[in-house]
Amino acid sequence: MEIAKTYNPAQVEDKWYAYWIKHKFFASKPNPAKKPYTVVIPPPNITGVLHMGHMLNNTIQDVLVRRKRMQGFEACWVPGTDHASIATEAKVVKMLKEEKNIDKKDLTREEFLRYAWEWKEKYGGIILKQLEKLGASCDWNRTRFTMEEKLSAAVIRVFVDLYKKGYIYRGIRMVNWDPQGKTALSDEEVIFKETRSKLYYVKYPLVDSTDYLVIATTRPETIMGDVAVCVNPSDERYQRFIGKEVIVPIVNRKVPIIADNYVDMSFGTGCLKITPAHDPADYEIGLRHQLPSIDVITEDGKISSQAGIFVGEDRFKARKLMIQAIEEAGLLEKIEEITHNVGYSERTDAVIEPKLSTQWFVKMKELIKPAWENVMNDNIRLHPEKFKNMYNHWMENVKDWCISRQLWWGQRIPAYYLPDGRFVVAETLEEAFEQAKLLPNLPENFSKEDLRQDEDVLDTWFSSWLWPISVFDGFEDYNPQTGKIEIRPNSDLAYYYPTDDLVTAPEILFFWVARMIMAGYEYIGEKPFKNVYLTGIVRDKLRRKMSKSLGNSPDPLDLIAKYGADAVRTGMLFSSPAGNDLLYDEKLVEQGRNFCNKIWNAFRLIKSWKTSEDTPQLPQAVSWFEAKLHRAYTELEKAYEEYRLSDALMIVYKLIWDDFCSWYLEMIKPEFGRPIHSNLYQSTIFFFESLCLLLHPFMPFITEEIWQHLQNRVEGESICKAAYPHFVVSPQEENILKEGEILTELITHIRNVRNTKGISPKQHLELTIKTTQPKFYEWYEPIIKRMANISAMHFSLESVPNAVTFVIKSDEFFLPIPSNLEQEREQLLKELEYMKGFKNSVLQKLSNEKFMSSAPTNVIEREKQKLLDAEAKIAALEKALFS
RNA sequence: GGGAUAAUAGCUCAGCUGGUUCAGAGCACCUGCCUUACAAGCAGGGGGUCAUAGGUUCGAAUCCUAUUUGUCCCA
Repeated sequence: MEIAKTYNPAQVEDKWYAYWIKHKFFASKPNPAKKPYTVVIPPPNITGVLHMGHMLNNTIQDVLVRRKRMQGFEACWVPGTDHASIATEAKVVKMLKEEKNIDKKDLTREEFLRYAWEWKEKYGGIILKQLEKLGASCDWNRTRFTMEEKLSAAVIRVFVDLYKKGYIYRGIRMVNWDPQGKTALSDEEVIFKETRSKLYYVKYPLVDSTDYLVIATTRPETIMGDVAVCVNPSDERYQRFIGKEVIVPIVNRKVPIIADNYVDMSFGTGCLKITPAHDPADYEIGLRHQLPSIDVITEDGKISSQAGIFVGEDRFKARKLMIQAIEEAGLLEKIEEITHNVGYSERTDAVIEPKLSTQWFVKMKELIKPAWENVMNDNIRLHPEKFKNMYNHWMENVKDWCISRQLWWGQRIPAYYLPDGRFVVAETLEEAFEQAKLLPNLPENFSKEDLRQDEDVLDTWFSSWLWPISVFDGFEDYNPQTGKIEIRPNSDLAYYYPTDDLVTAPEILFFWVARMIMAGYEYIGEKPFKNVYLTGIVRDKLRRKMSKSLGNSPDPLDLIAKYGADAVRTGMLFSSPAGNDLLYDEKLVEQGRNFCNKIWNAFRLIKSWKTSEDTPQLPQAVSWFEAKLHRAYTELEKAYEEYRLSDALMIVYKLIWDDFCSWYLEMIKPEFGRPIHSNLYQSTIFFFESLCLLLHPFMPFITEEIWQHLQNRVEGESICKAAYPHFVVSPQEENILKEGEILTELITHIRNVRNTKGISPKQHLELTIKTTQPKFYEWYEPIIKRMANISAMHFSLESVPNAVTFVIKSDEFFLPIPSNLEQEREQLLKELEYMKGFKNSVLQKLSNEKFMSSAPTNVIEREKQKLLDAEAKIAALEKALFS
């Protein structure tokens, strides 16, 4: 068989993915004979296309899932997407305008939703298709969507349930208003950015006086909504004004001067204008002092009719107009440049307008209790652990969750209003009507048609917080009496829940992770997952976040086309320990590709060998590599246990590249055209197969391709389902590994001598060894000869003159190379000096009474051993120098 | 402004509750090699006062305190 010199992933990847799907290797159903291993995907947004963050995140999930599947678990990775209310609605609105010249306001709710669903059908699945290219081993039959019928029913059910339990309430609150998306946002959807602004110092004249107060504000467009001026009660500058009145500029309203501790005396002039309708702090102050509130900004960010002036102007235009008016009135004292934090909408990037509105909220204080406790006590573990602090901090400062959104795309709030404004909450209109009928003072001929459903939809996170339960249809077993889910025996939920690992970004630790935990405990009384692996953010080399606008993000599909999915997967993982940002560089993917090529060529080499029965079997090489393999395996398992996936990959990488290719294969490689002993060949095939198994979770495609060709396989066999190895390191192997260290040190040393003396690796050399344990070297003689190109190995009790000399442990080695004797002696002297110094430092410790009495015995033993080793080496060096 | 977290080689990071020649890995770099598996490669090599200043200890990259700088969360 002719095998290509370089590995070609394109020819391999689609073929094997199709094979995996054809044989349903990733499909899972409850199997009592096996332990489940479950992962639910963080559902990507249907508006999204695959970006580097998804690549990292899904690679990690796939690594975890594939390994567990091979280890004999019933592995189930549930894929799906979320409906992303704001983002999708914005996208559909834009598409309608651009492609069909339709304005949303000209459509009915039903018409709009029809377009939105059409859009979803067309584009909503793209991202999942893309995951296939990456090799993701999801059970695609289980693909779910947060707005599909069953999942929506679950959302509505939960809303009604929480309302009945008293966790959901409707109220007027200051919310984060997105004037572009025309919707309220939760606190988590607001991003604060440092913004350069102007601080305007405006004079507010006192009533019946020529005196005035100066107030510093960044938002003069809200002056029309001012209802008071506030100072700190302990601010001596303003004591005498408290209780008096000032005139609000331009609108000429008389408002009181009040005192409140909230005011920061050092900011601006220490006088604060109070606009309860447009600032959260002002709102609180307004409540404390029973002030009215005047809403001067409309839901689309324009000045409202209540303002009296600049009505209909945009809020930023109004800011300019107001300042102009104030200046003309002679009331502007000065303007300062400042930098402060301004809130922006995560989705539309519009400046957030704090606004009073009627919204639905979830009370959090009670609901979070088990979610808080079970993370703090490690019942649910966060990796890395440092995120526990952040989690704790959030829980301590949790605020009620605003869940209504003024949008159409999403689950519509199941609250039904009577004509007089009273409302009932129920899963269906029929049930709502039944409830409403029981209310007193109903209108005459009250009918279903008199009920009007709330126009708003629910926050998308109010769907996705149910994800680990709803993907298994858990809410079908909800019992309205208890308000809990009663898990049916033999159901998917009974088998797969709680899931095992959740892999996600720290950015959504509160948005999503915390809330899933809350829902899990509220409805099942059990955590939704055991471990949370928090990935880093993918950034570019300059540490900038990957973003479309910067254009610094490569298209993952282009990368896969260029380098292969295996290369991209390992490239992402090489440098991304949990919780650390990944500084993406195409070099990493190149490294992955080079690794593929390395493996591929090892495969070519081995496949080129013929076997025979009368060539050396080289048990030295076989048992050495076996020991190496076993030790690497135990290290690998430890890395997995601790969720150190980058380390895990690096362990396999070094095992294959260094130990297997550079050492083992070179040890056993026959001369060109010569055969290899069939036993040695079989051992080698076994090793290579083990390496493929260990590597498969990281590089599924190339390992499948090679695994299929290492032995004869039949249709339906796959490395995906092959048993993952399990090894232990025996005490003999520990010993072999120690010997191996001496062996490799000797070989490296000889090569180094060649290098520094300019002697070609092709030139044979003779090696003389002065040692008390010739047996050791005799055993490894074939290896030493081959790896260091030694033609003959001698043992001697005498030093060899005119030779390059070096010492390893207590043995002396001589290579008959004419050399500068003085230089040689200097080299050895240096080493001797170093060893003497080292010995001294050890001696100092051992003669220190405090050390001897307080150090643990194993440490003292170690120091004693160090002393013995040093003394042996010093003796050998002295012999080499002075005998 | 409050809190968290970090600072180790040119870059990205390991280094567990102080104790082996413990200062490490990968990449990058330097030198020599187109040696019939692989130049996407082989062999060898040089890089660090572990942010700074104190302290605890027989012993500190590791623990404590302060400072500086960065990042994140919250306001």
